[in-house]
Amino acid sequence: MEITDRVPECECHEEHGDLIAQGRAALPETTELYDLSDFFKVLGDSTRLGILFAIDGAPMCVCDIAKVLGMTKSAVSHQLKVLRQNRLVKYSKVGKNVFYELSDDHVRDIIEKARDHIEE
Amino acid sequence: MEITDRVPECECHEEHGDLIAQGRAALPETTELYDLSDFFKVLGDSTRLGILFAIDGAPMCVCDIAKVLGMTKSAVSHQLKVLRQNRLVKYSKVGKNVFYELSDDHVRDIIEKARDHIEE
DNA sequence: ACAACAGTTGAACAACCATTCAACCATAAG
DNA sequence: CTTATGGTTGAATGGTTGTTCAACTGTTGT
Repeated sequence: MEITDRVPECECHEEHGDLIAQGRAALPETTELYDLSDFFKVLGDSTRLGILFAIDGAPMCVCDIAKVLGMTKSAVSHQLKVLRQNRLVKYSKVGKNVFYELSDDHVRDIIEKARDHIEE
Repeated sequence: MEITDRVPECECHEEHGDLIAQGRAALPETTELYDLSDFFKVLGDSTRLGILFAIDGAPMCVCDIAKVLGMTKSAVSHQLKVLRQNRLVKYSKVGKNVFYELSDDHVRDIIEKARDHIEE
């Protein structure tokens, strides 16, 4: 289903047909829009961002991440699952430990750019 | 209050003191972490992203945005308020209409970078 | 002054989400 | 085999959030 199929239509009368056509053309496909918002949604949580900052530089096991953030292993593990499912982190098992690291530099760039933006 | 003051401590025994210190050093200040996650939270909604794409290129009134997205004026206005409060859009009144536009190009860059990332 | 319309707002409701808790699996050591 | 530890998971819970609905403000035109 396309976004523009959703009910109900706006009831305004003034017509800016060309503007509306232009706006519609600028919209990405519905699935891409959802993928994009899902991606930002993952970054929109301080715990998950904290994890990404913590493991930036060196891989870390769940327990150490929990210590760094002052949270329980469980809470961290739940958020790591979200990061895993969205391919923002990758992991490797070493004995009883599981070490997590950033899956690529792309994410680092985006966070850094956003950080610049925040500081105005 | 700092994030690392939160209860409870992780109960693990293995010690990676240097790694933990390094991870802690990589963490931004708590307030910056929250500002950053708030920023991403704003982008983490398909309606708000849709609005940003729609008004990219040319300013648009609320009614036209609603038509483009197939939503009510009310729903759009609520989300425009969020975008306003986070300074992602600015507006100007012209008669009965209120035209919204992107407040700066920074946001456009971040969204574009994320879009590249999504497409792998 | 009045009616019509663009836009905003607050309350209400439902859907979603992060943390906690307890139970569980896997590996390592005694 | 048994125990201890690192990590995962599912259900429950409390908080957050997006949309709807109705009422409201402000501007335009008659």
